[in-house]
Amino acid sequence: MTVRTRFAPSPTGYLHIGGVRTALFCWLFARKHGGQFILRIDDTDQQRNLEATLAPILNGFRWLGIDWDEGPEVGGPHAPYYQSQRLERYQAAVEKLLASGHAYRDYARPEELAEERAAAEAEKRTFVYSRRWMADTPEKQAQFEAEGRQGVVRLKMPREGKIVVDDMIRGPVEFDLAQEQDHVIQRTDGTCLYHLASVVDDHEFGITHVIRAEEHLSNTPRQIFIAQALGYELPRFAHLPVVAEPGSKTKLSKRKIAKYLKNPEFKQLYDHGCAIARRLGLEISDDTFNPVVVDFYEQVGYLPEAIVNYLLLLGWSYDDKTEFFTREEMIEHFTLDRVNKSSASFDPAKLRAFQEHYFRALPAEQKVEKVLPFLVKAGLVAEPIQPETQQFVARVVEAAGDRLKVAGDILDFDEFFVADDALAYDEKDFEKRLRGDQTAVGLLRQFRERLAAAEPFEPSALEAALKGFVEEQGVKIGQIIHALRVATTGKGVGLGMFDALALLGRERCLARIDRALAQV
RNA sequence: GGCCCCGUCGUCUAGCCAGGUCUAGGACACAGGCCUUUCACGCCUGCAACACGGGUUCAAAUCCCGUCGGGGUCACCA
Repeated sequence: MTVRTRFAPSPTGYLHIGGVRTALFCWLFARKHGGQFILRIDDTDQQRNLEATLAPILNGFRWLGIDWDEGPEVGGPHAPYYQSQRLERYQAAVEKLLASGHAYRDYARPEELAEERAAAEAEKRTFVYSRRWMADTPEKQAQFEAEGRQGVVRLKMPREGKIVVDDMIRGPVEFDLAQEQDHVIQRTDGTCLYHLASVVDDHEFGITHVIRAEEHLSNTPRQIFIAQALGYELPRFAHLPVVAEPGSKTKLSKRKIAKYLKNPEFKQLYDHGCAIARRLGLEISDDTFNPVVVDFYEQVGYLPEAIVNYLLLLGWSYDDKTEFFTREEMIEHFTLDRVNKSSASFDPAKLRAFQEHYFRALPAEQKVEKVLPFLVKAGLVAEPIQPETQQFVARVVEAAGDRLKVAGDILDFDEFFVADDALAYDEKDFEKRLRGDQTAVGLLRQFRERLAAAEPFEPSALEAALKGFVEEQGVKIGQIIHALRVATTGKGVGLGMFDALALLGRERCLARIDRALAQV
């Protein structure tokens, strides 16, 4: 038997980080067993702009390297993979359920149902529909319709006995059928609902393992009922714990970002991203720019392998030590029995730690490739990229070293890409290191001449020049270097001073020093 | 509230099924220190958990029962 798993997003316009974790586990399981991973689009709830709402989701998976063997764009033997295009199959299943007595037409009005529900609640008993408006004969159906009622199709759930979900992560879970509702499977307008559609598709696609989040566990009995009523062989089920909010066990939600921002680590992740987005001129709204949504990381310049590795360890572990996995290793080692049962909180700081690890390990040329698009988008580098520019960027990247944690961090070093007369000074640093420090200004004035004569204009020679200079002057290096830094880079923090000077070159350093001195 | 799931450092987790090797291991975060022209990196040190209560046993984080706590779900959403 070939393992076939699926992930079934509804086209909502964004890819939730928790959804990715689920998809990743499905994908890993399929790859591990040499099976197929299928993407099915759950768009039974009429969607206006399918293309626009699906694109970010597919794009997110592509970016993360989670490829699908069947589904949108790639097609497959069971096409179509859009539920909105499979309606007649659901209809056939509904007819079959009706014919076999596993479902019935129901003509209750919403307010009548609400009344029953309220009555049950008042008596503190579990609500179970009375089936009062069940049309189990053609006469009744005609009568209800004559009353102007509109019918739906409901599942006729057994009212006694148990259904056991044999979950691969949780073991056997028992549900009492007396508690189950006669769920609607077809609406008044004839369209079908998720549970029915999902079961039919899973069967027709030959899904062997339904791996999904725990929020679906309590839906499973009714899906098993449908599957059995339709004579399907049951897939195996595995319910993953939910991905929770930072510092809480509540399910992570895109809409609660305001709340998460109270968490310092989440805020740091977000603010860092926003700073980059602003420099890129990106729109910052909770819909388009949100750490709960995968797009965020791509836009800011995270590495997909970092995100995937982080997510892998959210609810799964290999052993007590290993934390970095290549794609091949995760596929090799992944098993469902090492998935945790309890929910795992999204930890922004840990995610960043993975990112830093992977970005640090990236070869220099690849860092340059990652960084270039950001410089272009920020308008700091013009296209087409000239070889000299590429080389210069490579030097900046090298000098920046571990200061670059995500690709977008290159924009922190914009001073190397702006014209000398356009260099912006950090207000506070300029005040503290230049305007407020006459000694430093005097030293800087003198050192300018050394710089004019320094040869070669390279880090080690420059360092020797400065060291020699401070020794002659009988001052400490700290008394001038900050002023030099602010004058040449506009900032109080940055690369190693001598790397920065060398990068700028003699002409630009002198021009910048002159400009700064003129403004003191 | 009913039903279902879960409960080891702040967080992710190892250990639990097959009780002793656990004075509970690792990672992230945090604190202190070192390095240092800034920032970052790096290095060293430290802080910190078996939810609680009963059993069973020579022995329990591990097995059993109960309590408490947290979460999921209860749609003509998916």
